[in-house]
Amino acid sequence: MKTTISEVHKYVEQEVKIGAWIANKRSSGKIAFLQLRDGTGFIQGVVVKAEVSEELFQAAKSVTQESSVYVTGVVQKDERSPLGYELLVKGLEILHQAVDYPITPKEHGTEFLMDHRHLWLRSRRQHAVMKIRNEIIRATYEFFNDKGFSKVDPPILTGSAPEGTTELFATKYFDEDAYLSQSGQLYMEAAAMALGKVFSFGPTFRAEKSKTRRHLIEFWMIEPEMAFVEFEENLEVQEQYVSHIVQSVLKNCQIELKTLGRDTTKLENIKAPFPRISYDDAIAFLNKKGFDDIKWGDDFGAPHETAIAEHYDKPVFITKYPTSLKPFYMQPDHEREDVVLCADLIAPEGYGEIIGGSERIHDFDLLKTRIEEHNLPLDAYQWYLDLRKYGSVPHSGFGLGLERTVAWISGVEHVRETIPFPRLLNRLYP
RNA sequence: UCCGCGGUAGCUCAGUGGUAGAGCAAUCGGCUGUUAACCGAUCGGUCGUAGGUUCGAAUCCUACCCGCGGAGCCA
Repeated sequence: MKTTISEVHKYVEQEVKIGAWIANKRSSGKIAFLQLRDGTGFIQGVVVKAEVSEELFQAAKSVTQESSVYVTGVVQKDERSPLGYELLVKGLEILHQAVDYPITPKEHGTEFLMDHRHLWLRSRRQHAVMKIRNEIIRATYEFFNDKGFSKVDPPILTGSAPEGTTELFATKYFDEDAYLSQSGQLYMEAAAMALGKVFSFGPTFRAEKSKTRRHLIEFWMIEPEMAFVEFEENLEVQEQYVSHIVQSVLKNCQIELKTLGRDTTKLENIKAPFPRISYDDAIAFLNKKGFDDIKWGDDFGAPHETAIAEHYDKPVFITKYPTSLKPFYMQPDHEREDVVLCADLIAPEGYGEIIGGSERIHDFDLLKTRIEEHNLPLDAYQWYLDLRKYGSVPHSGFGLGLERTVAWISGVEHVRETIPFPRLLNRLYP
């Protein structure tokens, strides 16, 4: 019976055939252990010299790391295995013998691993992170589909820049200038006026010279946008959504979390509701904690964010930032003009901001004024202003950065391990 | 862009002016339960690049390139 490693539990004491690669190998004179991987998981194959032909035992001893094989064997329960099962090998067909695989089961530096990213992905740890990324994406579609959202795909090539051009990648669109999208939000607002509740999932590009463990040049965002949804309701969707993806990973990625050594007790209580702290209170909190380098009107730096997040054991919303710190489209607070109805969601354990969201301005005159105040070209925003001319409604949305979320839930240090082929400052290969 | 650290064998590193080193990997041999297996042997070098100081430079000086960590900005 041909099967996969993830399915072997169905075939205990039966003979199965699996297409696999040799992740590692240990052998002695009379027994050999093959660490097999097939993409669905890892299992150990045991080759006992006394029970197989001389040819098979020699093949098992000489097969090299990352060679591809068809292996047949009997599935056996074994408590020594992390998976709970082992394969007692009866046959081994070497499809391709690998020569000098560069990533050995030893320590390697970041540069070497990044240069071999196409091979590094095969490692147990990277495999686990990619499976968790996949689970978060799956749970995202599940959550929004269940809540009546439609997936809508905004363009990646855009004309005039939504929020200034310095951090945008410029390209040519035949004879015109074009830019790679750094957010689909404005288009999603248009889509929300057509479909009510929508979400997007796609790549975004920022030409920032950022070089920290939380930054990628190309990263993936989930951007929901909801008509007739106001500020506080927006936060409720966010906390339910984040709770759902954390609980889904806990439920469906036990082996992966164990492989990564993730402390899952820190994830188990990630359930809505999440705490909220206003920008005003956050500044006061920081000043009381001894930060004298920040005052009302300043944006938070990484150490400030971390200090606030450390005060809670769940993600925390920082709400109602000063208007001057935020983009032109955010709705001012109804009681006071100097703050907007926005919130950033800060992940625990120092992983930083994973969501930025707000209620959007729905008044035509105010939005037009804001575009002018920000010295943005009115003609480029004509279509966006149209949304406030024909049945304008209160609406809100947010953007979740996938890689930061994967890093937090997986417990990996750097976002470069959370995307298959990271684009970083000075890295466009492989 | 700024601050700090680094670049020596395929990999991870030691080597502060006098013959280029270790562990791992690879190759050969040994070993019946290994988990980065272990034991023995063999193989392995443009010391980031260019220039300079010196009888002599991996080591000291200058410039440049590349990487890592952090900051700013952001998701």
